Amino acid sequence: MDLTRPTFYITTPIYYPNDFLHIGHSYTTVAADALARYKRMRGFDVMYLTGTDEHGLKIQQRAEQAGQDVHEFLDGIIAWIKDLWAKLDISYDDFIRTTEERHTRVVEALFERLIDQGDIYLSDYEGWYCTPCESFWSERELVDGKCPDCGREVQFVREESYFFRMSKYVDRLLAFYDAHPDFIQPESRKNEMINNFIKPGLKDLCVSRTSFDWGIHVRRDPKHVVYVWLDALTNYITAIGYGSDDPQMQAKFERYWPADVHFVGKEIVRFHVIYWPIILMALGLPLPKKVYGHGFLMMRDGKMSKSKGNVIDPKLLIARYGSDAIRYFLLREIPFGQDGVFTPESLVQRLNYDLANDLGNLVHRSAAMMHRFVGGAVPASSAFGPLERDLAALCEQTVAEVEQHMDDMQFSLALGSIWSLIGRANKYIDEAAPWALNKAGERERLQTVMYTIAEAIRYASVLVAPFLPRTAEQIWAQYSVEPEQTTWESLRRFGTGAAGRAVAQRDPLFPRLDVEAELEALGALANKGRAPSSGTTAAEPNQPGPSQSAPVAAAKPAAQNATGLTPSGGPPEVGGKPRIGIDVFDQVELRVGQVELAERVPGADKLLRLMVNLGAETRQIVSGIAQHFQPEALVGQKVIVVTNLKPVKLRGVESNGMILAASHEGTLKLATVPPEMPNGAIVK
RNA sequence: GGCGGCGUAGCUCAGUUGGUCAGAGCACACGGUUCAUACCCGUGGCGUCAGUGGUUCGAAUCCACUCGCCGCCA
Repeated sequence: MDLTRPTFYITTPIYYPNDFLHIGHSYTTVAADALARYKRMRGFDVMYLTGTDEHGLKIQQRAEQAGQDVHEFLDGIIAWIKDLWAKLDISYDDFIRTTEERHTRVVEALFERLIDQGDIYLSDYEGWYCTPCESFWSERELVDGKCPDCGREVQFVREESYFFRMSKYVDRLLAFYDAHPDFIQPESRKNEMINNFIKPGLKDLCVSRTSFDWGIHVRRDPKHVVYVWLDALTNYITAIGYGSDDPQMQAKFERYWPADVHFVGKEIVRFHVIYWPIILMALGLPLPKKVYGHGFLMMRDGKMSKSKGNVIDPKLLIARYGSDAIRYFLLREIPFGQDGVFTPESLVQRLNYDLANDLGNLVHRSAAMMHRFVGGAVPASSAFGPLERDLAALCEQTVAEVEQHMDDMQFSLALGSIWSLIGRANKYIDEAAPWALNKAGERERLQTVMYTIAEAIRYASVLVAPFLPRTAEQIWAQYSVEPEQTTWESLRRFGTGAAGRAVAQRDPLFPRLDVEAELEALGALANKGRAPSSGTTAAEPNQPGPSQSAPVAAAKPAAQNATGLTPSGGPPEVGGKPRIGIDVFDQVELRVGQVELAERVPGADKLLRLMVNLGAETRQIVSGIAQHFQPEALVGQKVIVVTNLKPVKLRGVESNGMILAASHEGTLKLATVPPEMPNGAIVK
């Protein structure tokens, strides 16, 4: 650690490793990573912490199911998680596991201290327990006296428990909110916290259990296991040396605490802005500066679940597209703080438009011109003209914008600013037209233009580095950018980049993807991975009260009607349309076809993609009949196809025709012809 | 049921304290260009800014109510 630099301590939730992580967890961790990398570039001594919350009944049971010792089970998952973070280029400085001695010993000690102080007291926990759900419910939460989740019988349980006297600190907590209006982000969460939990009277928190064994035992009363939050939240201080005997670790704690920001999913905001500050008050420690509750990453067709077949293993995505592409999508597509929806279409579009077309092509076309026009190296510039000054101003302005957005933790906006610059650079090339200068033999002007392009690319590469670390490195290597020209400070003045640097011609940074092929592949990717089916956060799912929702939650099933191609029924009712002459009808070409391939269009619940053999050709047709037919059942079927319809795109898939079907009161049957009719035969 | 929020172009959304605020990106149409990954650049249409009433010289922007949607809690 460098004592001369200001510190920046950032954390993710510690994830619950009862299963493999999914792309929702990756989202939090990638966001924290981008901020950590940015702060490092800005000269901060960054401490970026992530880790795992390894205690609790669920873990115990999962290990038993797997026939493994708990430690063995955990080590396997933790190795998988660390491998995921490595694949995503997560630059964490420490990874804490709550089963580590540096954590358990301190939690034991502070539990004792809090009892001695009177902040923790022994009492009885009473509630209703649903055995299958492993959930506790209060009297009011029950629905008709039954479990509100599953509707089954619940049992009244009374269990001796330790409680944390939260109520004692409420006034101080409210005063803290007042003094630190930015503590809770986004701000809308603050009202929810105050109105729902504090105003009605903050209840004391149950902090121990006797019903399971896998956890940190209370020293003076070992039948009790420290329950969830006191164990999980304190990772933020134990990891950096709180309560350590080692003077070096103590110094580390003094240096980094309080944390600058805790990134958390919105479902655990409450624990981080109410219980955690109060625990810290009880320990006499300063409070973190900010808690940022970000939104969920959702799937279009609902919550990720194996039964729905929409779970995507982040490692498979990374393997297919690269970590930078996934990082870019997550940070650009979803405004931090809001929910976002992951769809194969949006992923492929972001990668094609933003990465391949804009950034990738800028870097690629510029390198080609360096070779064609100026000998493969960045030339020296002479005086800038208006075009150059304009671009230079935007470059410098973009730096300021990105800094502002990063201060606000608005990653999508920061990337938006950077991409405006990239767009402007592409436009500059068109305006300055180096190829025309080359033809006209205007060497000096050509060199200035090529220098300016290289400098703009250097700006883009440095700005993009916190988000797309690999891409930045690749650009620097390709354009031979010296390390001192890749620093944030090197962006203060446009035109300080060195001339004479060799430029290599490389393959494009990002391949242009074939949309259809990718949608198909992404559909196939779903559910293939060993992705989890339940949420994992710093919360354990079996605590009293409503069970925790997963960071990946259900998107509202949007009303998605296929436009343009309705389930190929006839008119809404007989006589519902005006009469036409044979000449009008004759404009419609109908032919016999045979379905060769049928599959669902990923993300669309009504659409099937069909390949239909029409004799002379095989056509792709998208039809809104998925709710009536299993794809397999259609293969081989003879159908009647409208062959002269204009092509349309449905869910991004081109449909080149329409098949006929009859519908009546919710049922739908294909219009067909006997199998002996050859494909391509005219129907009239 | 309580508290809070939202409803702006086909889609996703920006729009500080009311007066070039009717915008951006994607999609769509047309045109240009050729250095480049059929890429890039330009131009264009589209919106009664959910509805109704009110305050005001003037409201997407303030107030009231209605409808619809969402979040947290119960």
